[in-house]
Amino acid sequence: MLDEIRTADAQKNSCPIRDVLDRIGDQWSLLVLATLDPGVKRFSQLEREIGDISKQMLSKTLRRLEQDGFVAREVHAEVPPRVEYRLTALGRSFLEPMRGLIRWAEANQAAIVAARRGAR
Amino acid sequence: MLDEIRTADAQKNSCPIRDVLDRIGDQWSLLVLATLDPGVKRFSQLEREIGDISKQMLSKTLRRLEQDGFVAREVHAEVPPRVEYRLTALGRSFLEPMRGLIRWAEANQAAIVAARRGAR
DNA sequence: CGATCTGGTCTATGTTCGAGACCGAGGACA
DNA sequence: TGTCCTCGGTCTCGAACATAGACCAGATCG
Repeated sequence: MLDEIRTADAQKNSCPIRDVLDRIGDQWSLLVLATLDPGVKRFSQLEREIGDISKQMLSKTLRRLEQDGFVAREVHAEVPPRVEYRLTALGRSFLEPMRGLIRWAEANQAAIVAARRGAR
Repeated sequence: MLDEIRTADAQKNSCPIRDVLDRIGDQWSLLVLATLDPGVKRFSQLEREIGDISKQMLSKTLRRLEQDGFVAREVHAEVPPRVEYRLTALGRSFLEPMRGLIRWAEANQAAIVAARRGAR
């Protein structure tokens, strides 16, 4: 299965994993998805909860996640404006396998830190 | 579990997931790990198989993966030089939860592409 | 002597990112 | 009437980072 990542035609196009991970593997996407997991959130709420993300990147990240069908965006025509974001079914289903990775990260962070410390 | 990603102290430090994903979630790390999955590989072999990675990034990525204990590097003092890379136990164990994500990517790429096409 | 091999590094150029200024519509306040 | 505030962004600027490609060392082959 892993070999699909590295086959010849995997380069550039039509490799699902590279494609998906290029969207998801950036600094912020996963964080935004996880923050949306509990439920609907507004823009500024995401900004506050994530804390160290810039408006620009939050905006860009949300836009891409929306484009790829992970989140839904709902604008309420009020003043001041209110924009709500929520996970789609696709977004929620994505977090499922992610939990396995998160469990691994929790279990193995110590080992990584140790390796990092050990390798001088 | 996901909430660990977004708790207050998750910001900046001591969040295993953010920490791990910062190493792994870049453009190349996962790709290198997957390419090393079948067994030992030399530098130029990785370069060829991945195809669109630059020497510089391959070098840098390998160095970081080595530092974090995912891969082992073995230099043979010959001319021309021969340097071999292989997964460590940690590296191999990491690919385990990754397979879940890869399966998801394969199963859902169509949906993503559709969403991307649909959202104009 | 000159070419060739490997595993990188160096440099010049282009892309991306974060910080923070700015914006527009309407309501609250004076 | 005028001024300020809110929210969800966008714009600009300088800094950081990625890419392509030239270059290197040191032994061996012809």
